[in-house]
Amino acid sequence: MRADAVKNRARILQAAEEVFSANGLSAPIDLVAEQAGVGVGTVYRHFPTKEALFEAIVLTGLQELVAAAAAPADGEDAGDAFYAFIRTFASKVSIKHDLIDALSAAGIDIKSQCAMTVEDLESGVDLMIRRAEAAGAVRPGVTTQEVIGLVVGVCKAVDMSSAEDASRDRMLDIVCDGLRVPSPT
Amino acid sequence: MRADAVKNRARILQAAEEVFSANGLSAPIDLVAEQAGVGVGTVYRHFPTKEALFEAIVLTGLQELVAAAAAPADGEDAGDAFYAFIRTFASKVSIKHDLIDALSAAGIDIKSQCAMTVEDLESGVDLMIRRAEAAGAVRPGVTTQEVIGLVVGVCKAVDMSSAEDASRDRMLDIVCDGLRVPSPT
DNA sequence: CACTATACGGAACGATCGTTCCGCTTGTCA
DNA sequence: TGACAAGCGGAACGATCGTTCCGTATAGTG
Repeated sequence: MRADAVKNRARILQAAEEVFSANGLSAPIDLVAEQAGVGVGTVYRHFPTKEALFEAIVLTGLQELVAAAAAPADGEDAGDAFYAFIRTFASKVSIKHDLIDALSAAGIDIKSQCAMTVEDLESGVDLMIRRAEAAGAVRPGVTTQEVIGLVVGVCKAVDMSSAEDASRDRMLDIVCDGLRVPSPT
Repeated sequence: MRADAVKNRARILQAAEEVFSANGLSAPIDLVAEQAGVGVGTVYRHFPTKEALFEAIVLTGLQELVAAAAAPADGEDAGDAFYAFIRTFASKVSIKHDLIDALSAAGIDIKSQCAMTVEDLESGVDLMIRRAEAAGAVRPGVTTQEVIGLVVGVCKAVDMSSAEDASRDRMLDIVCDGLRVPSPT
């Protein structure tokens, strides 16, 4: 692979991340090419389809989340780790707006590579939930899909109503408090 | 207005509701025309733009929600009324998928007529929250945007991950429990 | 320095979709 | 029933966007 090709690939990836975050996943490829300072043909040389480019971007975002889910490590209280992860999760999703759509559609049309990473994320989150559950910090019976759905839902709502981060944090407080208490039925 | 014109207008409205609910707001007008059994020109004769058609549909949905918010009426406990409304709200939003997008975008690009109805909805919800708050059934300081955001967020998450209604109900349980307790800070 | 495979740029193509236009059909009323 | 206005159907237009193609430029090599 030629030196300029390597450089261009990196610039395209970064440009795509910026453009998709700012304008959503439906932003035209031409915009990505312009932002990267290359021609459209060059974008398609590196990523044969728009979806491939999209996947490349989303994949790194997902991997960061997987790392965050696996990070809690040594000695930290299972409940604290879980609720801290929810905050990390939400802030990462809020920064990378394109992740919202990707996670919203989890299970529908995610492609090969992404599917594996989504599974990694789900199993990581599941482990955290089970530990927190065992520690009595989370109501019993909560599923991974519910937690991810709640966090993504809040982020999506904040994103689309152009509310501030403070509003998102208050919504997360409410969700977290709801997760803590046992169902009062 | 000619008799067949009246009939066609009604058929277009119903077809549009079905098509937009099934395929999202970005469904082509041609599909609406086909479903209604008329030509595209006829659709545009009745609704000069796609957005006008969209507004006509969404408006009725919003009005139903406003009615539901105003319904609690006599003697019912303020907290019960509020939490019952959340359920009603969510089920209406889930049935009319197009409402999700409309409510998600509340405050961004809603047009004249809709804006008024959205305001009606917000003030209705706000009243319920204040009453429930006074009755000690809701944590103090919750805003209307937060409540609407949480409910819409849950519906959106359920909608996009093609989860079942049971999942939505469990998420709503969590949210409602979170709204009930005072913030434990 | 010359030569070639690699990579680039961007015009052009085809598909999709909102919207317009006009010739034809059909209610309505005398 | 006849004639006119109101309404209809659907082909066609223009804009947008993903994708392809090919003539040109350039990095790497001897």
